Amino acid sequence: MGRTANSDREGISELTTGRLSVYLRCLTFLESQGQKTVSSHELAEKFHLNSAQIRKDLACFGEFGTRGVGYDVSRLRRQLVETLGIDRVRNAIIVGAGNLGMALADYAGFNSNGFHIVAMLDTDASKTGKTSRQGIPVVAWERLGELVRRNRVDIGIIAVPGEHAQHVYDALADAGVLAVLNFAPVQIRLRHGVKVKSVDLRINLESLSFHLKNVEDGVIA
Amino acid sequence: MGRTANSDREGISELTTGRLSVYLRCLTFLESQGQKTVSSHELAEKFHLNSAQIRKDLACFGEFGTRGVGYDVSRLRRQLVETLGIDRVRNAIIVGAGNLGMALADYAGFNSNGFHIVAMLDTDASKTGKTSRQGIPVVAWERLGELVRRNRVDIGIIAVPGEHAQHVYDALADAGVLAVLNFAPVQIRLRHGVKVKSVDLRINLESLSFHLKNVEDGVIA
DNA sequence: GCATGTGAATGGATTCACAGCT
DNA sequence: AGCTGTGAATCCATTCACATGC
Repeated sequence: MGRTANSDREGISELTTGRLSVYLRCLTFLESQGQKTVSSHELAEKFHLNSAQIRKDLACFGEFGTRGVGYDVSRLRRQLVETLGIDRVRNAIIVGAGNLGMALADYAGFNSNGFHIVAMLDTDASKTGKTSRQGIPVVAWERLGELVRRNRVDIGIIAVPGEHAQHVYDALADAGVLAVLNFAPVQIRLRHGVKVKSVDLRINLESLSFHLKNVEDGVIA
Repeated sequence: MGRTANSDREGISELTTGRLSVYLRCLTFLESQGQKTVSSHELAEKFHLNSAQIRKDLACFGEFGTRGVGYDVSRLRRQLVETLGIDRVRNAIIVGAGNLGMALADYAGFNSNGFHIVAMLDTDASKTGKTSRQGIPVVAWERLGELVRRNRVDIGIIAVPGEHAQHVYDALADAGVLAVLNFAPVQIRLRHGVKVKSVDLRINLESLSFHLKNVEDGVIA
């Protein structure tokens, strides 16, 4: 079934949206360089992708290209910004003000272009009242509900040890958060309507280890 | 083509090895609980997976199960540890001693069960000589080659801003590092024999944003 | 002519369903 | 009977190839 503009948006895979993010970044760069127009082939070369895939990805949301010419850089960029829903600022909170939480709070990509970290939450009273280097405050865990309501927070970021992750997720869901980025290495039991995306740092290291082992064993040239 | 034990290891996808890591974690837990045996159905329930997939994943490396019974928890765990190549310690260095580098250096999953962070490297002289809270030292960038040689480092972790990532990758490759975990949001131009795995934190947030937008627009219930 | 947009073909990964072992 | 291991079937993503339009 051919996918037409604006229909069937839920059928779009995460693989596709991930690539849209990558294209967006590239277009932002090209725009800053003053480039007016770009073809799917040109984009395909920059990443190691197939040009047809790029065209298909972009065609999901309408026809933005001009045959014989390519895509208008600025227009396509604006379109992707809108498609990804980052044409307005989304507020997020981080749960866990340990090393990882602190690092994420000050991570440039989390505090620009559509995202804003409102605060970190922690149960450790010795941490509350302090701020990250960039000035993101650490707030008592009990204030979760209030914070979410007052700041229209719709993203929660879990940066606590694995054993507390499920509890934090449930509390975030209760507070009204609709999307969660989970850094704890556990499988979260989902609530209806509260999306989770997990980033498992350890798995990536183990994957490299697997590769190294194969190199050492001579399985790979 | 049916895959048989120990043959064709390079043909195993990252999706599979990622799941192996997840199984391993589960088995470690089950072993600590004293459970002796586990079936593919039981594992399938814990994560939201299909039991046939689990059996297929495990069968890539040999026949570890017993028909009518299931898998021996301890034996399978040891097998996965060996398969993933974490039955010995791999040394890693982190390039970039900013917020992210510091957080990763002290991240529990990076300093246990097969991995050891030797040091962080940074060009900023005001950072060198210091250590993370857990005591991982920050060392001058110029000492890269020496450090890699002396400590048999085979994993490099890139935690520098995007504009320096390619340069860092090339330097790591020159120094003899064989596998790189990249946190910079850029497409790395690969060198032969030096594997990269990229973790793009920003893309994950944008993916959640896309989901939120669709919820708001009523595309999803 | 040139590059998009898209059906058709391919290639992989997942799931089904059952033969085979304990 | 129960559960693994696996060919066959299905599903999904990627790539090809070309009709379409600038």
